[in-house]
Amino acid sequence: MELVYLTMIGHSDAVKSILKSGFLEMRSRQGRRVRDGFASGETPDRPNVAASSLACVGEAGGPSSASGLDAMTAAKLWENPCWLTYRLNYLALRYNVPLYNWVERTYGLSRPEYVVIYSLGLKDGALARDIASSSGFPQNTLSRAIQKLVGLGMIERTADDADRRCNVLRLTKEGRALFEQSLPRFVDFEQMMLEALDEDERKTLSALMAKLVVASTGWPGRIDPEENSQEKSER
Amino acid sequence: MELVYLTMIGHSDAVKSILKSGFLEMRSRQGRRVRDGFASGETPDRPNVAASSLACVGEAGGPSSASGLDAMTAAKLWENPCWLTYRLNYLALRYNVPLYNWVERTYGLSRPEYVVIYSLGLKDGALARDIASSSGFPQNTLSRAIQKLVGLGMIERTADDADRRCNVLRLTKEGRALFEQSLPRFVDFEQMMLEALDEDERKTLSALMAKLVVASTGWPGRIDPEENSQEKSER
DNA sequence: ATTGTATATTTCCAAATGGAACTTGTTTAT
DNA sequence: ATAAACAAGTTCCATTTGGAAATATACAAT
Repeated sequence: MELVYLTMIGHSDAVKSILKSGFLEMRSRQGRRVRDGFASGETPDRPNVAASSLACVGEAGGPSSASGLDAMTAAKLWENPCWLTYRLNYLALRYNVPLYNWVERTYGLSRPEYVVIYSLGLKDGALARDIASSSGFPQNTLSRAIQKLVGLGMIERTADDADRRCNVLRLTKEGRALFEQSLPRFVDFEQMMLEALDEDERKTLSALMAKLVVASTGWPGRIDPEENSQEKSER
Repeated sequence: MELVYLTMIGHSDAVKSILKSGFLEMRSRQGRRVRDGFASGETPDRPNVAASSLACVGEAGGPSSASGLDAMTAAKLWENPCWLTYRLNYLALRYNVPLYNWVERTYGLSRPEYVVIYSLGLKDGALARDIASSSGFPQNTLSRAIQKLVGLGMIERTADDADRRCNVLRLTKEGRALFEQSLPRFVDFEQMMLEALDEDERKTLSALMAKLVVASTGWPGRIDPEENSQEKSER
């Protein structure tokens, strides 16, 4: 997935963690070789597409060459009719991989497990369903994660009297401590990512992404099997 | 994943597509209930963080309420100190899930398999390593995908005489046909996503994301095990 | 030349994944 | 009020995943 598995997508991520650990090895300190990991949401490419998308390709420091990116990654970033979605996935992965890898090493929690923790850190007393819909993980994966976290004493699960099907989830003191201890890593990393932009640019970016998110409620969650009657090898 | 899994989360993906299929069921036609899938790259949250990130929360139509998003997704989108990365993963997943699900149904190809196809569609004659580094999928996963695609006659793999370790990958005629037939779906979906923005906004968004991508070569691919000497339960 | 290190790819295998079926509980419709 | 439909959560199980070791080749250094 991830992902976001990037794919998210995810699905990345993903992407899924989709997209787990060691494939992104930028030894920034030893300063030697850099390998860029990436995952989940690939986007197809071809340098001949509607002007509106191509208008953007290659600009903005789109490093015509030498920039620490290998040729294929550079092509996907700068010569891609789907520039938006590849960049979304690329940036998501550059964030997801190091952080969830750190969570795994530091706390021994998998991605779905940590997602439960921070979802409750944000909104305590939610249901597994809420975490599923906001995270994209399937319910059975979350069910297992929740069982493990209950066993670890990080969360508690109590049946809702109003609707006995529902289990209300809450962080325990230990769970909240983990959340509050780990959160700064995530915030700091994002702030580091944003250092490339000034304050106005950050606000602009936030506003533009918010516009897309708001519009996303109108996007289909599924694409029709084969809506144009081209020859299809299926069926 | 998924996610990017959001993706994956992932799921994406989410998201690894991370983050595969049926959890995103927006019946936009039958017009009834909407469930938003998301995965892979979760980001922790807390409504008290450096001003620079909070400056953006809640603005831009950040739907103070009723907008088709459930409460937890809304909280993650609009009250999240890591607004950037959650939105990245969220948007990546809203793209990855329907499209890779469509690829699966239409061509019977998994995400890594399709990623090989379109990577070569973009840059033919590449190595498995190039696809790995630009996609984030581990090499063994791609190795299996490549084997299957060779068996299907979609790609051909020839040893490089200059360096016998390397296998140069190329699309066959069938592989290229699949690429060219499927590409418009990806392009069209991205264009639909961009309909929320006018031409200037698209260029601005592209430029801002490009800035982040360029800066990303300086981001660490791994976070130090425990750099602050807080009490740690590890070891 | 020869040993040691690095790289491209594949294989192995334990673990995670997720679709589908199942259980339990709630709502809707007749 | 009774049946059908729906929803939350769990369990089953075949498949996929990805870390690690293995293989084969290339390059570097003594």
